[in-house]
Amino acid sequence: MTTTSGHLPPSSPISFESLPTPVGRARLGRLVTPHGTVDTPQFMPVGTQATVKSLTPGDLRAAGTQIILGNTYHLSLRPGHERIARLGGLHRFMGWDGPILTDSGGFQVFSLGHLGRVDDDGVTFASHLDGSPHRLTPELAVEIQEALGSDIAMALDELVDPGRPPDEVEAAMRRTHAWAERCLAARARPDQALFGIVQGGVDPALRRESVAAIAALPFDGIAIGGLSVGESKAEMAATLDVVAEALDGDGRVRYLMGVGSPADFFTAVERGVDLFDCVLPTRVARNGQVWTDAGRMNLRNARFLDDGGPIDDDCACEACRNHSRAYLAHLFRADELLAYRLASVHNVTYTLGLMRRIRSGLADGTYASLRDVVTEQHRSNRRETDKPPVTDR
RNA sequence: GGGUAGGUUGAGCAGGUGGUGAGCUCCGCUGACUGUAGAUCAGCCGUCUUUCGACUGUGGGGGUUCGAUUCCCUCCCUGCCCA
Repeated sequence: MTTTSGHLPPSSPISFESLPTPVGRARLGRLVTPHGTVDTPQFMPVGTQATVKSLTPGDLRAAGTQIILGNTYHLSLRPGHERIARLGGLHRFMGWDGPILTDSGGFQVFSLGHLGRVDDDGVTFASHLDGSPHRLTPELAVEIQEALGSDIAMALDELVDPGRPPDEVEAAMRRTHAWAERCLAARARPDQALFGIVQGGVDPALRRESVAAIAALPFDGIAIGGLSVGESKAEMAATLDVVAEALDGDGRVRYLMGVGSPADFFTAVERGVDLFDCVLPTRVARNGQVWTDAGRMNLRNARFLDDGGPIDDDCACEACRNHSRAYLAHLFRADELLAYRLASVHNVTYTLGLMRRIRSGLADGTYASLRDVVTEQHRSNRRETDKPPVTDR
């Protein structure tokens, strides 16, 4: 059995082994963390505030969840990472004993940009809760994540819209590199892994430079950031090609942050991505949209009011086993809380089931047909050209 | 029976004391959502029209007037008070 492991720091609290497959750069792997093992490619449901919205840890287990994501920024503001530490850490606090990866707050630099100010030392935010000022630096991001006790922490990074002027994209990338080194220097917990994040927008030269800088550091894993933030599908694929090529021979686990949609999984898996996280499955579920191999459907649409069938005939989740589309359509119209939970149960089950089918497809050669069926039905309703570049922040 | 307050586009309202009433919130219809300030947001929501725009609509009927949602008469309906 050939593995591509290596490059991991000798004292890494995680281990990762992977096998190449016949499909592009896709690989099958196994990530072992202090709280459990993760089969890759794998998807992490997002639980920003110590909860995957509307789902219990039991729901997550039933859906096949192996690892979830929590958030430094939100949890440090409320309830506070010191409090979570006093209460036994994030796993115990939220009742999830499986692996947890925490995001560093870097994305909030981007999404809450107008509430904050970035300088070389760190970020100053106005809290979205009460407007009070808060400071986040690479050292603080590590300190907070160590207090939370996640299995995997993320380095603090800065991402900008790829449509910004090149000098801004480059400046954010250089800041990310400097912060990466400071995060590594600030680590104090040997039982927590730390991933570095590659930036550089959609510029191939900057991406290569960023991969070189981040991959040279003793991180336990490599994340690809700054994508799925407004660039086209073609730009995302091309950028993933550049990153994969530059990472060739690096055996560490690779995590594409903020992706995605069913179609995007295939694009990224074929380019060597092992881990994903995204709010999409749970967010669209709360807004009435559920996914199946036949595509997307909005259960708020009138045509489902008399539809007595399940969301998905092929799904064994609680929603599909026990309830009809008509029932869900009713619950959404009546603003009943169960609608959010059942739709989320289904979408997480579908997404994790899709990842499982991707893994088995890679193993038994049926990957291509799976990709063709799913991507055909899950093409974005929006044409590429409909999405204008974001120019303000 | 007497008095009083009302009757506005599916619902609930706003407005309008003689000079072009389509404004709001629900409901309804559709779309969006990618490291979660999101159980959110956007568009549409009288008729015709792709749009521009045109037309209709203030309980019914009648009257005054160049012109009535507004003033007058009458009828109908609803709430409340008194008999």
